[in-house]
Amino acid sequence: MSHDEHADLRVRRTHKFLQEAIIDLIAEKGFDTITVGDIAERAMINRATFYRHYQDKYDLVAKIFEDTAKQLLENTAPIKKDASHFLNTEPPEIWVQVFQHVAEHARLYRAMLGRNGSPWFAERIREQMMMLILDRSHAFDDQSQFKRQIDPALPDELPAMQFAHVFTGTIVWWLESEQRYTPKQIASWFYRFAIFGFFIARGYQVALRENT
Amino acid sequence: MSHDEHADLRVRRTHKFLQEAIIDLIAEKGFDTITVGDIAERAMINRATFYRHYQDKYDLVAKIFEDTAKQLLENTAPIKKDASHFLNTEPPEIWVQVFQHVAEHARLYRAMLGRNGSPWFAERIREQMMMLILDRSHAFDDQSQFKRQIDPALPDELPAMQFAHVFTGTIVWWLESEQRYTPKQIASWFYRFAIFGFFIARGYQVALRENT
DNA sequence: GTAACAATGCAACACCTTGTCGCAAAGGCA
DNA sequence: TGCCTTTGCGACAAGGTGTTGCATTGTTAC
Repeated sequence: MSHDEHADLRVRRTHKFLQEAIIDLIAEKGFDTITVGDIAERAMINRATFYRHYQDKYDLVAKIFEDTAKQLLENTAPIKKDASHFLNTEPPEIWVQVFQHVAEHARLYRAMLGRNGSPWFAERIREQMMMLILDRSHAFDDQSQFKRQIDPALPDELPAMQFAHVFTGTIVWWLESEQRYTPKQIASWFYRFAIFGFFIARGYQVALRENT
Repeated sequence: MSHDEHADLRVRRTHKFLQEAIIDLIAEKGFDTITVGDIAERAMINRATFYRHYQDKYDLVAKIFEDTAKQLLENTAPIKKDASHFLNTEPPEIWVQVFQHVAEHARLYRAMLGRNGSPWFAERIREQMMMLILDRSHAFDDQSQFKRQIDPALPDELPAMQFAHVFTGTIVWWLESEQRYTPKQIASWFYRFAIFGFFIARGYQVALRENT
């Protein structure tokens, strides 16, 4: 599946039609009311042919996700080792690229993450996000000059998971809001909420600025 | 359905058995693989009887949620009009009560919000949460003495939605981690992340404390 | 306690979805 | 062009859905 480029033209066509069909249908009727027959009909592919390529509709969606995620990793900038950029008001470039990627695959993400979507899809995204965050936050801790009050009972995963939920939540809201904000705008709003919540949850000390 | 107390004893019993059965089954097999036959069998209720009370399994879960939510609203403390408590390190009492409520219905929430759950259930919870938050944050803005830089393009709903996602995300994590933490502990961790993220997203100015 | 009646059990139904065949036709590849 | 893979087609059993009529049970109200 992942080497579609070298596959038979007919196979590539079948995959493409089935993938487009299910994304359409999820958006229209919701993931769990879709039948394999629906997908085949919409894709104008015989139902038996569907089963020659995918186990079921879950498998189809999983394959779409893998392809898309791979594409994202190939197209985003490498992670900066330097952590000094963490607390800027402007989000690091990688986040803008991530939201750009989401915009390019808006139909997929809107379908799979929305009210009609499937929870394990969001779960997989969050898993990826958690790994990214945990890795980077440790780097930050090491070189940070800020005051931190460590809560030994607090598991590392919790703030990372909360961060990941803000991420998927922001995407859902963005894609379902009729008004269109730019990826950069959304990345900025996302980042402000998530990064400060994250660091404060991890014990970094802050003060609100009072009016003078 | 909502006046179960005054209903026929047999009806109350049927409702109870069906509700317990589906919660068990969601946790075991996942919401979308459950059949009405499964539920009826587990509840030791005839399948036809199921259809005399609920349209389908979605309807059943919706009713459970309504009952539970009503129960929560009846049992939690009224909202304080005073907003001064907002930025304490300790979460307001209402949040502890909310997490206590979640703990009491752990089986339901774990089943419906987890990997096997259904996305519109989480969605409904977030809707309730958003309303609560939007209402209270306006009160805070009015009496706050802190410096705020308003971004006119930022919709009110976004930070509220992000807050709500942290809420459901925290619950999921908590319930899937075998509940090793007390409601008060979780409420505190939740609150630190969500409330600061929220206010910073809304433009309140903040500074990290540097090491001296 | 008993009578009235509301709820349940049971069996059967038509219809739909799933996953899998074998065979024939069509289409890409070299 | 000819080989070989892929697709279309029709059919199949198995299982889920939602509904029905009738007999039986259990509850409530008197």
